[in-house]
Amino acid sequence: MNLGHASAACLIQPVMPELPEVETVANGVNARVRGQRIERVTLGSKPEPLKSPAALIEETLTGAKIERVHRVGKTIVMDLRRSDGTHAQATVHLGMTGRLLVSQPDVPVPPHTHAILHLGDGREVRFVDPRRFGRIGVVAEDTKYEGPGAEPLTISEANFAALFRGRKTPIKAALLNQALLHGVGNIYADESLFRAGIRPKRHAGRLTRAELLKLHGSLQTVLKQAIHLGGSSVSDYVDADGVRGFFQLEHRVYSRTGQPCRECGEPIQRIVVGGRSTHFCKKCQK
DNA sequence: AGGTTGACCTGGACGC
DNA sequence: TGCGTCCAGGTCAACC
Repeated sequence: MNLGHASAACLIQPVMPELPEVETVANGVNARVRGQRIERVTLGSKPEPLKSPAALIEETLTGAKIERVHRVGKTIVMDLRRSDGTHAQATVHLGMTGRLLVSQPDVPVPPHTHAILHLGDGREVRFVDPRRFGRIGVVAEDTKYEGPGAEPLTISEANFAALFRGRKTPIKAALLNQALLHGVGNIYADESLFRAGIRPKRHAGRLTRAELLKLHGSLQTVLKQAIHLGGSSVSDYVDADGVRGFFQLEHRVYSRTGQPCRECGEPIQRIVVGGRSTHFCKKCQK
């Protein structure tokens, strides 16, 4: 594998950042920029994917010190300390194709770069997003970004089960609903349902207690496994021009339409649930 | 109000 | 070769 000539095409390779990928990115950026001061901010000229007014973003970030970078749901959060001593936060959502790169200034700026944070030591944090589904914003002074829903990695079994009580929507759609759980996307929804043996179209409110507990466990297991393995590739994706793939989860069902189930050999089915492609094994999932 | 659908956006895959 | 079409999906707005 040749890392020395990571091309722009490689950079744009679709990766679908969900919770584990976002956590990996946040940890990697944190390790590299924590403690740095943002000297200035460059935002692109076109209508950029901003969640807050450009002027507010510039004003909030300029001169601020990055105290910590972490993840909330699928959002990367930068804890900032401003020069006047107040606290603020920047939020970066990667959308579908977003990247947050820490680069030396002499590395060519990739296409579709929408924001650059110029750090005190000369390096740059670059927000790159070809498909423009990502968003960058700031959180009002002294309020903490908490995201829309519950944190899937730490939610208790009881609270998890309570999320779906009385819901008529398919369990797959409920898992994707960020107001309930934030951070679960299409891949991990399919993979956790497979591991729990539950069909994606089952009504969320009709799942048995035992099934919900199994789903709780399988979701946390698959997310933690992905984070664990993703962590090992941190050094690859933020380096200068380099963007290699994240850890590729060994998918059991996702994107395996027609291929034999790894458990029973039955061909994996593809259907559409909640407007999203959905993959499952009709023999292993009831 | 819960649930569902489609728009947004662009690169890549695929078919002819 | 090149063009057209479709697909991917997180989130939000609009609608039922």
